[in-house]
Amino acid sequence: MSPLQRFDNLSDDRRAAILQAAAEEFSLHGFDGASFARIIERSGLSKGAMYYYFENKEDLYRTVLLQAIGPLVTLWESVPQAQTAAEFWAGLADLLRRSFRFYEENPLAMGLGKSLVRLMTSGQHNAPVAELRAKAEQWTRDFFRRGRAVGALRTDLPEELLVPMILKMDEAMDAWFVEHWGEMEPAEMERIGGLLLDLVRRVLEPPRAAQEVS
Amino acid sequence: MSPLQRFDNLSDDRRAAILQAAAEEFSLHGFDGASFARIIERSGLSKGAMYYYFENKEDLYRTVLLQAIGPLVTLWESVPQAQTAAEFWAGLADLLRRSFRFYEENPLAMGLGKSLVRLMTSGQHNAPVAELRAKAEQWTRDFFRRGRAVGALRTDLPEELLVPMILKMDEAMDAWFVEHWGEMEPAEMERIGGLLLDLVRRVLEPPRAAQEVS
Amino acid sequence: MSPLQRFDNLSDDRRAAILQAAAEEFSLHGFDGASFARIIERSGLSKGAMYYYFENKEDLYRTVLLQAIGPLVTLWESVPQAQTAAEFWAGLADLLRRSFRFYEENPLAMGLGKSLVRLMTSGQHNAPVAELRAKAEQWTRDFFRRGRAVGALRTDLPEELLVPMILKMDEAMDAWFVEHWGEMEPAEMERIGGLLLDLVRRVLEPPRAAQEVS
Amino acid sequence: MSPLQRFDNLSDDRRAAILQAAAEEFSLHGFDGASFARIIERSGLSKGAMYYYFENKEDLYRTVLLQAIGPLVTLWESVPQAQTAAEFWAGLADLLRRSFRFYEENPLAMGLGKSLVRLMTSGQHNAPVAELRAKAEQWTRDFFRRGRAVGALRTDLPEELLVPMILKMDEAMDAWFVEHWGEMEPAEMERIGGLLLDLVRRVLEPPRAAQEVS
DNA sequence: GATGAATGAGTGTTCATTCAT
DNA sequence: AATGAATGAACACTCATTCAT
Repeated sequence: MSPLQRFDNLSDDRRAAILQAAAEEFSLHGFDGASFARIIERSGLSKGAMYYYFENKEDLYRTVLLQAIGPLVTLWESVPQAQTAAEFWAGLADLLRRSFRFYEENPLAMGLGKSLVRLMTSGQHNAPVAELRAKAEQWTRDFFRRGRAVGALRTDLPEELLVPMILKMDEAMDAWFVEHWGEMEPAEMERIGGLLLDLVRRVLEPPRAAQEVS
Repeated sequence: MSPLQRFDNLSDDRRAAILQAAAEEFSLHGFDGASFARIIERSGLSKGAMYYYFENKEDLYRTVLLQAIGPLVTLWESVPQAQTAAEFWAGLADLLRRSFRFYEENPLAMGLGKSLVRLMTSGQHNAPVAELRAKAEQWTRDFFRRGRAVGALRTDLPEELLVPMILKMDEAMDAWFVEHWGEMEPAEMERIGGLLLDLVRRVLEPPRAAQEVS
Repeated sequence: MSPLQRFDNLSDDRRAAILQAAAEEFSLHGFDGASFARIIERSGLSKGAMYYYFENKEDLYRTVLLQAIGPLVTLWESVPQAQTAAEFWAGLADLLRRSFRFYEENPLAMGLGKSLVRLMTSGQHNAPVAELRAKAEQWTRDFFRRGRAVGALRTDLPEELLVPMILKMDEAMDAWFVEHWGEMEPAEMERIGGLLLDLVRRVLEPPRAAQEVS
Repeated sequence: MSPLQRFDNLSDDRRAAILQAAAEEFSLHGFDGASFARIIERSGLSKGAMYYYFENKEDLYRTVLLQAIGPLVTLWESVPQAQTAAEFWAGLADLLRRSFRFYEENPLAMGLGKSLVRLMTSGQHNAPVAELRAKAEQWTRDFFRRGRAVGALRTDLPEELLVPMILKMDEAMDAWFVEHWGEMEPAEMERIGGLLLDLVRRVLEPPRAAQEVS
């Protein structure tokens, strides 16, 4: 039986404890900085047990990440195929709104997501997320292809530049939301959410508008 | 004599070796992940010698960072006070163009800059760049105040959200430039540089344009 | 499981080896001067193993100290409450006699005890024996209060002067005993023991006698 | 020219700076714990210079110690030869009184003295004070021989036991004086000084008195 | 299924001392 | 007479991982 299958057989309590401890540690220190020993201790498992359920630190990271990010991936994959630019933007707006809500309800997911972005952009060889990265890139490529097909996305800047930029912008937004969502009224949140979507749109849209403006 | 003064008295060869080794290590692994021992080894110095020139890992980081980023800081500080929105954007365009060029000519600086941003946004206490961060924030606040005074910047989104977003966008741009500048013709570079400035402008400008468009 | 519990589960051989090595090192060099690495090496454990059983150097010190001194503490705490000065001195005599015997049978304890006194009187902040010191001081204060209550102890010199002095005298006695107990006959030991108790008594008793003499 | 001779040729300023820095460091941390580098730094000399004036850390310690303790040694050596027990005790009283005063006026000397006692009683091989110890022991032996010759000192306890005990008692007294001399009136100081001398006397005198008392 | 004892290379940092200049 | 650059072993401590039971 593979470690991952074993993990599925764990009792809910234990699985939750592991997830919680790992998510906190990875969020706070990133993959490299996280201490496996500390996670093990906080999970309440024995060292041997942990290595029974996970091949190594990287395997734990991957598992926890998938567990936490999984619903989000599903979310993104559920975006309907747009037939017009308007539909595309409406879909994206919906997606972003639901993403924000997901982060609100799953605070651990956000820290993990940030740790992943940090890891992906760190340029290290042997980064322990190769296949995850591949999957993410594949999805993004598809998403962009669709957007371009319906004329929603600009084509004058390379995709390899725009995608990281959107991710980074998303990171900044998320970080800000995490910091401030406690102190804001729903209406204000809604307003800012709308503006942020608009920001993304300004970056990704063909540059007609900007030229008119300048 | 202070360690920093000692560093200035080093032979060019050695100083370059240290800078090179440190910049590579910090770029690749960030401050926390970097191994001082590895830097020492790669520099060709003995352990004791390194600690003769630098008080500790943090001191080395600060020194190397300032050495590499210093000219850039000067660049930013040299931006003239804008009296109109047009002047403001022209100044920023000039600034970005010269920043790109600086990174082109000082490849080590970019990795270090990224490590700094990572460190600043990591939320760690006692991050070893307190005063640098303070300076940067002060400069940014002043820059924004100016922009707002001449009506160039939007006021419907909080500064604490916009500033990190711009920094992150900048990070993405820089990373892309590092990856691709070898393979592009100057004209193409110039074109993309212009578009990127436009991107920043779209994000920071008052949202008139977007409303018309949507 | 806490490190201390782990230590209890060790095989007798290993526990003895650790105790022996640590006691020797701490006796010879004091807490600060002792080399944890040297203790580890002499114990025959790996570095990791030692840190599995003890949190750090200080924890090892505390553990070894308590292990070695513990019975002695019990001894002191078992002294019956005196109702008269005569009873007080008889109790103290008994205590000292049994202490000497304990040291005879536990040679390692003495060196450790001395290292503790050195540490306590070194005036360092954060000395790694805070709670032990607190306990010792509490006991001593109680002991003196009792002695004074039954009129056995002088009141013309402050307790903060007399207590360290007694401890230092005790140190000198112990050191001498360690050096010479091999070469002396029991009767002679007994005689000297009696004289030493008398010395303590002379220092602590109200000074009537001395005034008559001088 | 020997290092010691060189030291004598130093300017008063520098000699004082070295003495001050070294005395503070050795007082605070003892010989082993003291950092030669820290002393050098605080003295304002270069590393090379320090090693020009002193062979090594031990040599510095010996020199500083002699410099600071020297007057005290002279003091002890100036005690007149007693012809009767009464003269002996009077001399000792005078000696102690003047010693206290010396410590009052030379605060650095006390810390150094304590560091020496710590070192002497630490039982380390190769302790860097062999000849100083020899000298001290010689003087003490002579002093005791004299005391015994005039019938002032007890003979029922071995000298090797009594001498360390007196030294330790002295240590306790000194430590207490250091701590409290600021907050006491001269008359009270005098009273306690007298009692302390009496304490020493009770320990060293033939045990007639005690027997009468008990 | 699960434990926890054990490993040893690795971390950043301090040390007393040497020696070419 | 004096400098300060250089050394490398030693310091306490953490790490991810293995494996006999």
